[in-house]
Amino acid sequence: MPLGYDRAMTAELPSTGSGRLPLRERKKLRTRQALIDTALELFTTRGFSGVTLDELCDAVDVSKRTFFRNFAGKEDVAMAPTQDLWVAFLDELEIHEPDGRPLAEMLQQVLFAALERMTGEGWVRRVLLSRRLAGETPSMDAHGLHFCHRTSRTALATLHRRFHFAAPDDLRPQLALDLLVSAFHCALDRWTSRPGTPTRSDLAADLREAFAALPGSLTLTVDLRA
Amino acid sequence: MPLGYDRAMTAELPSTGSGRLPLRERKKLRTRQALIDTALELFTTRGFSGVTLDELCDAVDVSKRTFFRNFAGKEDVAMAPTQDLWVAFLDELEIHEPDGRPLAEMLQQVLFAALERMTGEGWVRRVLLSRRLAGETPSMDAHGLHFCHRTSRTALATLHRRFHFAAPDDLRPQLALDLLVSAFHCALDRWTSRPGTPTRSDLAADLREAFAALPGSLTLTVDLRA
DNA sequence: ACAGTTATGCCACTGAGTGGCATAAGCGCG
DNA sequence: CGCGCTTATGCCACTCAGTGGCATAACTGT
Repeated sequence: MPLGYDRAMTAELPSTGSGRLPLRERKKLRTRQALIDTALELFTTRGFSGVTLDELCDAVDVSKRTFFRNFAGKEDVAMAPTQDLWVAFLDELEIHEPDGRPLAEMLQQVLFAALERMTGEGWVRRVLLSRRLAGETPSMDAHGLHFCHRTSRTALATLHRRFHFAAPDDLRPQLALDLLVSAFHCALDRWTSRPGTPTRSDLAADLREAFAALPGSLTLTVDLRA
Repeated sequence: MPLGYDRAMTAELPSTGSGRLPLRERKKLRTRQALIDTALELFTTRGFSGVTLDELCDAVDVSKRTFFRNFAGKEDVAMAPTQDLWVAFLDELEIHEPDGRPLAEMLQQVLFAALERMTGEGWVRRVLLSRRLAGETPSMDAHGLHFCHRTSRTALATLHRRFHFAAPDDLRPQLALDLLVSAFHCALDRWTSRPGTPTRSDLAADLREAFAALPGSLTLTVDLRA
């Protein structure tokens, strides 16, 4: 039973009746959460490359071997908050009922629904720390980009499984997903650089704004500077 | 003077009168090119992780230290062909004259112009090898994604420097660039999985098709499967 | 030919990530 | 309650990517 658990979010776990899960699972989730929070804290104060995995594992009182059973790599632990959102997105996509509106709008709705699910008040803070770190850590940014890319591929498979498309090799569904991801990143960047401590509804507002800007991005015209 | 240069592309360098460059520069470019081609060959036959940098450097008869003066990392050397295209894209963007058509179309034109510049007949083969490797090597894919992302940021700065926008924080230029990149990747994926040995004009065709699909990606509607 | 610049080679080192195996913690069952 | 069964964890040794310092060799201009 590792130390450092005290501060390290016993608070977040009971989010939705975790009393159901067996003790072993709960412990696993606790270590995972402790690693995420300690990592975000250490990386934020001393920089991503200023903290070794050994130090992180020491701080959480866990062996490096255990770390790698929970995360794929050093970047992974710091990107976990955003990844949680996309996992929820995939989940929502499975159960969402279409209403005749364009696919792009449906995907936006699904993303909003996923955002609604991120209930813990700790999530907003974690995403903020995570994104600010990613802004100054190329390898983290690359890792996040790749994760989004893989997620959109998975989502594409879900779309093809659940919905009907005229042509199986139509590029438009894939492009619609990429557009969603692009707008999401634009919104996230803007949200992250807001002064003070932005809230979840701020993020929703930035998202709406980015989605609204999408159609214009194909028609916008420009002139040379005078 | 490293060995392995014989097969290793004295052919590509004189592409545009490299007689102008000083000897030292030519040698540097030769080593660089030799590293790229040998890397693509070794990675293709034995897999990305099946080849150590030491082996690669041995094959090209170069010290590991020299490798890292030419490339930022192991993934970098294998993604060089695609990166060359984007460097040309940025260059074309600097000199392109707008003609009143939408920004998105202009960017597509600029990308086509960059593609025209990839003259060496070796380029097509290299991109093909590189992309097929990226398809089965997550870390390469992540690296490529990140490079495109950074490039689009640079391009955004160029746009703001050269052209006039109503609002300085307008999201649409950024989104237009992301759309371009998404369509490019769609086209590249399709081109890469063509049977046989696809040509440069095949790639141009796939690009046109992907660009044409962009507008529809926002309006496409879907139904549940019967 | 000489002096200045710059790429290269060599060497030692840190730190990420992996595999194997013993141990202990949670779990189900009699 | 105590017993095996499953599974997470810890420990150890190892490979390999990537870095820094410093001496040397290779080009450059005069």
